[in-house]
Amino acid sequence: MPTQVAITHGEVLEDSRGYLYDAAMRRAIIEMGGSRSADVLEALGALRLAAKLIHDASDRFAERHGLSDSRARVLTRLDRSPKRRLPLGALAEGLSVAPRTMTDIVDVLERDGLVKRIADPADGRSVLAEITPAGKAKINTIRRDATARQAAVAKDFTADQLVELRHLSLMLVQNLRGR
Amino acid sequence: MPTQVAITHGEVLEDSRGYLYDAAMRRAIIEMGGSRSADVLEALGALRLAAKLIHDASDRFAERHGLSDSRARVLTRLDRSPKRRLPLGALAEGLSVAPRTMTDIVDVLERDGLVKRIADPADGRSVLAEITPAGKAKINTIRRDATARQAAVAKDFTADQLVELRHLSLMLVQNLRGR
DNA sequence: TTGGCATAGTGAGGTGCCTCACTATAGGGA
DNA sequence: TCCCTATAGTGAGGCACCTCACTATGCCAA
Repeated sequence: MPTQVAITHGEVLEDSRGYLYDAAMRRAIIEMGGSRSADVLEALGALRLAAKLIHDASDRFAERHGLSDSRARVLTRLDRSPKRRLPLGALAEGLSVAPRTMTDIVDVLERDGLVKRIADPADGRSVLAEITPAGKAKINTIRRDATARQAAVAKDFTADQLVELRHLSLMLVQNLRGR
Repeated sequence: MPTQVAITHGEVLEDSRGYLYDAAMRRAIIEMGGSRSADVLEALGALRLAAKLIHDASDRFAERHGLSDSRARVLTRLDRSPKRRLPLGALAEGLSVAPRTMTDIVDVLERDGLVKRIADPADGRSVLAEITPAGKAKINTIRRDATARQAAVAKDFTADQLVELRHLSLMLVQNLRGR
């Protein structure tokens, strides 16, 4: 799942007011009349690029421990859950992926001995993923380091900027989920 | 490539200062001492969620025209390029994906008759993807609508908010690319 | 009680994404 | 000229992601 790729393109520059922009992206966005559309596309493009780089970095980190970003997230959720086990459907919802995808992720985790599938005594349709001792050991080994790395990515952000980034992102989430 | 999934979870709420936050995400992030780390994780989580929903929506839209988000982006770049053709490597860099991935994407586009691989007369190693008339027709049919849809996602954003979102995203990009 | 619908998970099949290994061509020295 | 290294693309293999179809179970209403 790693990515190292090293895309050299996409120079990030500063405009006259001190705001960053991506030169290649701006060039790529045809100047459509109002430029309002262009501003939106630039912002969304920047957000998507940031998300991809975050994902790549997270995957590369997890891969050094024999995990992937998704598998690490599943283990984290299981380890934090009271009974150390959750139905696949709940895990899928928590990671915002389709149920079928969680089947694939748990397949790999189970093959690697990090989780075990068990029947749900309360619902015959449901399958619970239960974290194994090996899974617990693995996730505890990397958790602290993983958190520190994530936090370091935003080391030059003020508290207000973090709030603003979250707020603007969730405005988009609302627009995309609503309606 | 579509996604309709309809994740119902992840309620987006407003805090006392009017800033949005995701209740489930906040609950999921263990209160680590300083809470600075928690704030970062919340912001990054929100950004990644927004990016995923944007991608899903884009894919679902493209799928209605027999494309995917990635394939539409490749066609757009080819159609905008002066000679209507670009080497696979340049396309990969433009989309921030590994070269191998572009081979896969062009395979599908070529199978569908939307691009054609041609030898690069100037470099025997290079392979150019050239958009076909069918590819041009396809991308021109959806371009205007696609732009409008993307723009609508941020319809309640002020111009300043768009700039701020771009700026904060690119700060992350710099941190992730630098070093 | 039983039929009918909703829900949980998986098999089949396909794209997007990656790494690693390999081929082939380019290009700069010695 | 001849290597030696760098670059461009692809084959092989593998995970993450999806839709669609199907099974099995749960559940409600008649």
